[in-house]
Amino acid sequence: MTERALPYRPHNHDACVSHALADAREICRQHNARLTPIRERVLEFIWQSHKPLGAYDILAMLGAEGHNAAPPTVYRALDFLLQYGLVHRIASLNAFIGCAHAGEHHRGAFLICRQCGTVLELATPAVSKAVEDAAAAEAFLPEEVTLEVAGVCPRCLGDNSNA
Amino acid sequence: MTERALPYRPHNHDACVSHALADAREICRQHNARLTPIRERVLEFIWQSHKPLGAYDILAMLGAEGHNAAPPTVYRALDFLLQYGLVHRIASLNAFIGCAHAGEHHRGAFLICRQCGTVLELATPAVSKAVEDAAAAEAFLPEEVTLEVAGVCPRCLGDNSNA
DNA sequence: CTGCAAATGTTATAATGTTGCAAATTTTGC
DNA sequence: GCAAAATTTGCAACATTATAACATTTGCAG
Ligand SMILES: [Zn+2]
Ligand SMILES: [Zn+2]
Ligand SMILES: [Zn+2]
Ligand SMILES: [Zn+2]
Repeated sequence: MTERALPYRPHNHDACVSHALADAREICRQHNARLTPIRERVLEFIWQSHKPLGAYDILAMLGAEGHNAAPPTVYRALDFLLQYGLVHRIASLNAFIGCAHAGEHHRGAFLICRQCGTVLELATPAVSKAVEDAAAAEAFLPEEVTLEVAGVCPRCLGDNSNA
Repeated sequence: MTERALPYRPHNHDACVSHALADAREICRQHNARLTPIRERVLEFIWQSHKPLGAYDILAMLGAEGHNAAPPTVYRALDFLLQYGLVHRIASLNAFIGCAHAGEHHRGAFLICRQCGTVLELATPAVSKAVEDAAAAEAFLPEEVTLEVAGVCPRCLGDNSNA
C-alpha cells in the first residue's frame, strides 16, 4: 500500500486513483472477492476527488454514462466496497469517500473541510487509543468508531479563494 | 447542573428527566429563549429513556397524545433544542438523545450499545485533547466533532438478558 | 389596541436508503 | 462442456429522514 499525498495540496491525483484501484484489485484478489465492473466504476467515481460523494451522486454519474441504474445498484456496490474496507461512509454527510489506508486494518478518522469539502483520513493511533481507553473506563466494548471532525482545512485557512 | 447516574445501571430515571427539564428551563431563561410547550414536550419525550429517539418517533408520540403534528413541528423543536445544547444528534443513527451535560460547554462523545440501544454521553477531555492534537498536526481548525462509538455496554456484556 | 416578530400549522416535496423478486451472469461439480 | 448452484444485477415499489414555502396564530412592546 503506497504512500499518498495530502489531499489539500496540489498533487498528481491520477496517481491517487490508480493506486487506489490497484490496491482494490489486489485486496479483492486476496479475498476471492469479485471487483466487478460496476463496483470498480463506483470506486473510481468515489476516488475522482477527495470530496465525499453521495449515493445519488454516484447514481447520476452512472446515468450520465448511459448506465441506467437504480438505487440498489449503487448501494450494493457501496456495501461491497465498505465490506472490504475500500471506502468509508461519512455519517455526518451521508456520503462516501475512498479509504486512504485500504488493507491496513485501521480505524478511520476524518477531517472534513466545511469550505472546500475536502476530507483527509487520518491514521490516528493516539486518538484511537484515547477512545479505547475512554470506552474501557466505562467497561464498554467498542466495535466501531465514527470520528468525524468538521472544520476548516489548512488551504482554506491560508488563502480565501477556495473551490 | 447535577450529577446523573450511569444509564446502564438501574436508577431513578424520573430524576434524570426532572433534572434535565429543570436545567433546560434554567438555560433557556438565561438566554431569553422560549421553551414553549411543544419544545418542552419534545425534550421530555427524548428524555423518557437513555436510548436515542428518531424524529418520526417523536412525531408519533405527539400524535398519540392527540397533537396532530407534521414533520416540521418536530424538526423545528429539535433545531431549537440542538441550538441551546439540550439534545445531541447521533449521526450514525439519525436520532436524538438528551444532553447529559447541558450548559457545560463540552464536546459530546457517545458510547452506543448495539444490543440494548442505551447511549452514554462521555465528558472526555482526554479524547477531545487527542482529537484536537491530531487536527493541529494537520494544521486543521476543528469546529465540530462527531464521535460515536458503537459496541456493547457493560450490562449487555455481563448478563445476556437485555431489553 | 395595534403592529411586529417569533412560533406553529399545513401541504408538498426532496433526499436518502431498503425490500422483494425476477433475470442474467459467474462459479462449481461432474 | 454442461447442468445445478450461487452470486450478481435489473427493476419496481416503498420506507425513512429531512426540508421548502407559505399561511396562520401567538406573545409581546409600545
Ligand atoms: Zn488525490
Ligand atoms: Zn480508511
Ligand atoms: Zn435516567
Ligand atoms: Zn447495552
